[in-house]
Amino acid sequence: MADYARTRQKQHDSPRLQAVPFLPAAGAPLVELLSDAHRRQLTRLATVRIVPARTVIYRADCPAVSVFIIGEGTVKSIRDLPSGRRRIVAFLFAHDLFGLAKAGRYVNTVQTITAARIYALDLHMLTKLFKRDGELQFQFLCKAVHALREAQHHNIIVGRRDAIGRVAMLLHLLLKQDGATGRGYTELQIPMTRSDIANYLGLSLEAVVRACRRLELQGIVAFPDRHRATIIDRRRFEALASNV
Amino acid sequence: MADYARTRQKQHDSPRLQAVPFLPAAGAPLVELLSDAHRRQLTRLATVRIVPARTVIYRADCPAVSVFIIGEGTVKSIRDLPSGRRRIVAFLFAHDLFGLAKAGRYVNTVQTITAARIYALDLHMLTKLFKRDGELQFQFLCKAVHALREAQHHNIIVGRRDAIGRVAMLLHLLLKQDGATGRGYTELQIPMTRSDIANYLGLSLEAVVRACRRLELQGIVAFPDRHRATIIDRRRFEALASNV
DNA sequence: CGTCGTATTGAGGAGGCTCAACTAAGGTGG
DNA sequence: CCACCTTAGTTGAGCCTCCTCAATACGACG
Repeated sequence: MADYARTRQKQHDSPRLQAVPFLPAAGAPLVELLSDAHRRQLTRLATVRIVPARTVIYRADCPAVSVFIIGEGTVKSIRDLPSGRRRIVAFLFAHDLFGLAKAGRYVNTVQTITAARIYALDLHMLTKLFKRDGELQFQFLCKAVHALREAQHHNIIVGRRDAIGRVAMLLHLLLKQDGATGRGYTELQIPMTRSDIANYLGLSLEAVVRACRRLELQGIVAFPDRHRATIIDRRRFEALASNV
Repeated sequence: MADYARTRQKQHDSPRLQAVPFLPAAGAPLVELLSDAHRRQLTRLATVRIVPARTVIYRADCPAVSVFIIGEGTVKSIRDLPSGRRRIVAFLFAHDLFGLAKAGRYVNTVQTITAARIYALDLHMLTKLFKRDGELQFQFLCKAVHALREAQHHNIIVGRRDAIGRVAMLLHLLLKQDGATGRGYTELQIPMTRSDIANYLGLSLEAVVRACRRLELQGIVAFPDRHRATIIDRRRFEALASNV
């Protein structure tokens, strides 16, 4: 019992990376990529930042000095467009990786949605470590490929024409993130605003609101407040979220 | 001169990987990631496949045994949806990488658009090599991250509401791939069908056709035949393709 | 208790999708 | 070499959904 608690504590205090790896893992689809030794190693070269909601971690086009791993919290990766509009390229959660630069500069702007604990890893030290430790680098490669698959899935979502289906798919995403099932119903947190959701799904704010409304009227999902949802009819919800 | 020809020949016969790396490279944004030594090494464990157009390289959910690098040609990565529709997740060109598996299985179906020369790298041998050669693995990490950025850019494209802008962005993509400028006009090849373009852009086939028509009527782009385009008014074209 | 950012609801209009008919091109067999 | 067939592309008409604009409600915070 004491051992268990200590392990939890350790995990809490050092970076983790989760992904579905290349090769099949026994049972669980999503696994922890980093070994205890790797976590200790990364902890040594990491700076921990505890930041409130709405904090900008970095801006697009700024010189990249660190790569980041989320310990806790939700952040958004934003691309500002020449027209003044902005698109949310990805929502990122605990054990996700971000800050992978292009030609020495960040490509997106990243901002926290909730309060967050973020590990900043010095880019130069990390790449040096990669050259020495192929095993560690391989885990980052797995995570990058995982992120690529997520981006492709995002493409599928945005490719849908119906607003209600897109919103359902976003809720499905959040469900995978933290789904708490109790008494047959499944409850989930919606950390981001409706406006964020619209920017992520390629919809207008109003379209998102109306889609939520319809989900509620049809008895599929309930929204007790703006940042929570309850899946009422799981079967119809899955049908909406998976059938494209 | 002879030396130059020999180098060309060697490059022609061994796999290459192109991307914008993390760190800034002098001048060129897109660089060759693999050294001569790495190319020789990969050639040793590669099987070269010369395949005609419309060849399926692998199907989704099949056990993954190889990772692939395109030597020459264009291929498409397809996701089949439960509804029977299909979305093209990515177009891939020479020096691109594909076949990165998820839990031991391929996630998309990949099919050639043109005749192609493809290098198949045994997955197990490659991962073993990665553990030994951190430098080589780092180049694959760069390429994976590059692919992630491309996928995010695809998201931006699909997020646009107007058909004409989306088509312009696709042409811009093809332009980067092989743009031949002569006499002020820029000509480019369109290897894929209109239907492929529609599936990639999240439009209907008809919408793509009409967008091409309007580009032509407005004097921005000419389509001498279905697989070629000429940029007539570069300024307005860029405005369409970049301004979202 | 006012104020600002976020959310909600309504009315009107534009753009893309669907359906349908038709044309063009490429490939095959006689 | 040509007729035929199949696939890809083109064009038109009508419907449907989502976007835009505008007005209002909510909720957190000072």
